[in-house]
Amino acid sequence: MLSPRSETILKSIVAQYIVKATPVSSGSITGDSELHVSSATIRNEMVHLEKEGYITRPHHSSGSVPLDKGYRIYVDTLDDIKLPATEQRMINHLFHQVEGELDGWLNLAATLLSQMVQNVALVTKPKTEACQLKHLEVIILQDSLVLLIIVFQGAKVRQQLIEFEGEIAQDELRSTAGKLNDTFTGLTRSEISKKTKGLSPVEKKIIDYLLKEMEAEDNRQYVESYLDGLHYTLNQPELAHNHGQALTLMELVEQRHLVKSIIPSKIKGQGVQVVIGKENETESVHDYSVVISEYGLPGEATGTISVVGPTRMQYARTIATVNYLSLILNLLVAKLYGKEIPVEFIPE
Amino acid sequence: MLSPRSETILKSIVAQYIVKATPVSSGSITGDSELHVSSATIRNEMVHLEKEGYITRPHHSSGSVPLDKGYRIYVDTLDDIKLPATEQRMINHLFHQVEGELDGWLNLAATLLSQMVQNVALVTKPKTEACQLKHLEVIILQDSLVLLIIVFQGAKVRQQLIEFEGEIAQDELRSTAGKLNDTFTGLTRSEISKKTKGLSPVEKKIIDYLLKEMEAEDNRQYVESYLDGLHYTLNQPELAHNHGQALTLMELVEQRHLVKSIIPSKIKGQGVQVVIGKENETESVHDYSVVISEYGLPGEATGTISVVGPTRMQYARTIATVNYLSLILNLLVAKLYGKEIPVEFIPE
DNA sequence: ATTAGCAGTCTAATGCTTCGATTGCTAATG
DNA sequence: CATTAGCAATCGAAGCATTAGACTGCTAAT
Repeated sequence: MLSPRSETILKSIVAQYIVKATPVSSGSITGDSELHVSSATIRNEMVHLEKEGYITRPHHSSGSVPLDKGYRIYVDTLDDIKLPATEQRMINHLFHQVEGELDGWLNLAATLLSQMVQNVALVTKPKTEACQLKHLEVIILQDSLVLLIIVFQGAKVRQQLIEFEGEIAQDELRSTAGKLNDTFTGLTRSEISKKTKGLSPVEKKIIDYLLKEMEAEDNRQYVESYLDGLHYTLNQPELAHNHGQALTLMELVEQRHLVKSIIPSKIKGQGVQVVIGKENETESVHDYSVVISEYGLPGEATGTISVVGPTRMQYARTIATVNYLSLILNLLVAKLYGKEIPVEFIPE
Repeated sequence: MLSPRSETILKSIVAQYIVKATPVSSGSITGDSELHVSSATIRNEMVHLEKEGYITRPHHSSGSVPLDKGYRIYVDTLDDIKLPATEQRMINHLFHQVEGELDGWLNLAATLLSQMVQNVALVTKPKTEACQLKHLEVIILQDSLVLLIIVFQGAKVRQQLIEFEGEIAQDELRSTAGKLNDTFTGLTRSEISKKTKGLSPVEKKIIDYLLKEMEAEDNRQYVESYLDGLHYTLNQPELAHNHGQALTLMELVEQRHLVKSIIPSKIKGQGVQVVIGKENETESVHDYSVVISEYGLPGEATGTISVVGPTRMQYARTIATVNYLSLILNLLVAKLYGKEIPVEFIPE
């Protein structure tokens, strides 16, 4: 529906606007591309692009600014670019330095990503469909206060204080823990709750806390996440000159709504997706674009890694970075869950 | 050095400026207080207050704005006010709902505090002089990958992935863990490192990781903290009209410098302290005031709870809130460390 | 010592003008 | 008939002047 030339011009407008953040004039397009036409011709095309809703004008006699529809074309026709090898190596190196801990990896991923693309980065922790108990441990802190430590499949550790009435013997607790481990290891919440008959009061109390934690774990919808780089996005001219918008973003973040708001209800398949402006389901992010990818073990334990920024963002670089980091996280999660890594997931 | 009347006027200026955030005119002071003097008299006093550095004027013919020195007088002569009983009850209720977990409590404290005083709240986790090992657990995740779980005194839990060369038997690990627990429970890092002779390679490897974690734990300077309420402070007129200042605050927060910047090198004794503007040691917080209190078990495990906001903040309410919440946290930490709670710490 | 009264000072708001950038349109061009 | 050169029209941004309003600073009276 868009002639090849119109499309070239549109892409040129978007590319320039992304860099300069000011309306793009017809004159500046002529020098730009391999098109050998005059600014007047560009102007003629521009009125067409405006009519069709790809671009708009801040006022009558000013240059053009891309609309969501224009960005969409730009993104869809973007060549897949790879992250430069030097940056890939830098990333690999940093991940090697952080020793075995999922928290550390995800934190690093968020910090690194936000720094590389100069926008907000959000990484959500991998989530399992129904978590399985891996191990359970009970430690006496004093008299009647004990610490319950729960380990789920995938090296997820939870802790919970339990207060008993009356003192508890260390020996009793140890044998209790042993028994519970033997009985329940490897099971999911529903499986455990079916086998609670015939337990002693102490065992019952512990299992109740366990079930409560497992329920919380199963129902947690992406709440555990790692976020960084707000100050980069607040530095973007869009927000620097619009305190209201900056504030909205802050509130989204601090009320933990961002996670729910930016993650599309259905992430389709593999690879990086881009959601532009009003394509977002939540109204408060209509001024932003989201570049997002799933990572982890499909069907088993998946998280998301994403970037949020003004619709005017460096899509090519952002997509490449999100993509590369999601591959790295694939490897790490696979290791955590003890799986072979399918070849197509390995970067390089 | 300040006549009683001057002081009354000064306090009146500060009180009004805190509410209205605009320069205070001589006329608006007259109606305000029990002083029965004309605006002209107020004006005469004002020139004196300005000469002495308590207040300033944005320009020649405008009202007065308090300086740090003025706020200092105001804060020092503030009557101790208590948090209303209804709010105390509300807080108690909320803390009762969060079940046994330090993380949850501290998070709640930060969120609640920021919401009540409409500024940034920062709570640092209690820190022990030298942490003691309480318990150690080793769990096989798969083949050669094991999860080391470390519990310190005070119910602090750490985890670490360890990769061995070649497979490890579950039985071997279990007996190893038992032995290590028997040998090292209750000891500090330096004590443990003295007793590492004669350990098997597997034990050695585990203890090495343990020591590394303990070192990290001991050297961690307040890095573990809970922060909330940035959007409240960004809403203050001071920052809303000064994007640069807002950005500085954001960067402080995201680069984790805030913690180091606002906590005075020496917190003197008990109770709430107020650090106003340029009294802060770090230059980047010279435009802010900090209301801070230590909590926990003095000499054993102490954290801090604080509020950061523009020098123009509601000191009375902020001090009362920080104070009350620090008392609550005292109780909770004491429980965690299994101590009797000295009577003076109990609120109400 | 206090105060009434008034001139002097400064900001914020408004309107006017100019400058420069860029388009929209028209008529010429190949 | 698509393209283009050329030029008038349009709009924002910046600068300047003017005005209204809010306070103060000062002086002289109480």
